[in-house]
Amino acid sequence: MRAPYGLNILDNCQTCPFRGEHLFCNLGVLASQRLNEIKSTAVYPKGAMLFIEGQMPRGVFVLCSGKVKLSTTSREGKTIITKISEAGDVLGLNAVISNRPYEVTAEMMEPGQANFIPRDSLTLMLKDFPEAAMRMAQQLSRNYFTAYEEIRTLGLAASPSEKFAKLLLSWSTKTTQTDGSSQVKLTLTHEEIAEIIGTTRETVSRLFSEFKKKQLMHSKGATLVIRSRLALEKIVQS
Amino acid sequence: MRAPYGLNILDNCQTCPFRGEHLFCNLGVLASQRLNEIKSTAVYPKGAMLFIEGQMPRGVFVLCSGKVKLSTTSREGKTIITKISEAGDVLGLNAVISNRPYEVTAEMMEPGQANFIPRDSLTLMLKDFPEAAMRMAQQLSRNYFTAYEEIRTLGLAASPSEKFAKLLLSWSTKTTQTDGSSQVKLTLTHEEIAEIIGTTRETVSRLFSEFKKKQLMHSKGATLVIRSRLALEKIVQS
DNA sequence: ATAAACCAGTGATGCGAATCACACACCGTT
DNA sequence: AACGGTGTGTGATTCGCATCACTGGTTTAT
Repeated sequence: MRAPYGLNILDNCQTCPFRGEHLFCNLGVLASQRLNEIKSTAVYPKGAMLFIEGQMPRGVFVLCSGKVKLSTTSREGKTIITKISEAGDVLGLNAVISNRPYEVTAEMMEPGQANFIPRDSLTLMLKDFPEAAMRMAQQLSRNYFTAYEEIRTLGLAASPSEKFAKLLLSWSTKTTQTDGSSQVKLTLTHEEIAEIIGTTRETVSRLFSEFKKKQLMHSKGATLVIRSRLALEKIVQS
Repeated sequence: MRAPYGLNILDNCQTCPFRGEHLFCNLGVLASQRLNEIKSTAVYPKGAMLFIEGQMPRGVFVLCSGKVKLSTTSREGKTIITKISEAGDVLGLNAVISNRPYEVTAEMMEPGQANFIPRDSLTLMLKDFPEAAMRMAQQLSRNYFTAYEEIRTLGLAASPSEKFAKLLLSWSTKTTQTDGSSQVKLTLTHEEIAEIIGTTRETVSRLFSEFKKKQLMHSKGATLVIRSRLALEKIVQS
């Protein structure tokens, strides 16, 4: 049995599939060693909250396995999902660096494992290892771009259809077949999709019907087949 | 006559009103010196573009005086303004750090001055001065939070009224009087306000009428008086 | 001084999506 | 098998705001 990703990242960069791309990959020997000393690993059940919006930052989490839902909620209870994080992602970094409350809630969508690095240990480490600081700046700027994409989607994409098409496209990028179609395993409920694209559950339901009728996609069970990226791209205009 | 802010930031931290808060304040002597060597100052007329969305990053701009409009445009020409930058702000940092194209267009809204720091010089400097790198990470994370606020506003605030109220509040924070009211000089057109809150010019016009009728604010010429923050806060729900 | 641009206000109209209100399918429980 | 719980499909209705179409005011240009 293969060790989960996040562990590799910290324990052994040789087999880490994200080599160089992620925060703690390919650091010097000393830095890696230090990282191993300050991290602590834990397993979380489905539904566990790694941290909650508004809490003061305790540290960062490096996700090893499982998926994490990042969301914010308004006073009246409206919720938006800003991102679904996967193995290798670093969670809570912005809050730690600027020492402001976590800006989102991070909830495990399925059981999984994560490495925790306490705030103080991390800041000390960044002082001692400039290379790590630079790496972190790049991670931050990547986070920023993700957020920026979100802004474009919310601000520029007019209709729910457009945002839905955009979402489907973002899913299909990972697994494109030779004929332009692609399969995705759908792990989200309509409700959750609605919270991602900023609309209602009912509208998402109707979008599914509509897109199926237009032959843009079809689904059997949890498996979702996206017919043609091209057709979807025509719908997206932002 | 007083020197404009941004110049102080670089030339003389003693008189800089943003001491410690901004990217290049309170660095060591050597770092400040280096900064002075690699920066170059220029004056820009109204309407000048510091950089344009999609261009590869040439460097960062530190704004000395004047206001800068940051915006993105979709393929069909819909535009959103993501931020109005003022003296002391650092523009283009994210693009430079991650070496991706500028994600926004930066346009001078009024004549002003800015210091330019080329990409290469900056990255070299960050290698040589770890303190500067850390400072920059914090700036990046501040940028991130700004972007995040934007997401909350766009995603959670339902109606244009709500977003408009939120905008007014953000303006009034700067200049609050004893009685809870505050004066702001309005430098934006209705069209531009519409592009900030993601609605149409006409709707903004109507919002002005509505808010005036409800005694939330009134305006004479370019001077805008916000009656009561409290009343506005009741409208805002996110 | 007189266009030519640009900006602001306001009515009439129509569409899209939120809302409300069900019915139904699918799960693991007891 | 009968049961709540949770997710899904779909109609009918309402309402907000984008859109279109003007008018009048204000600034800039030549």
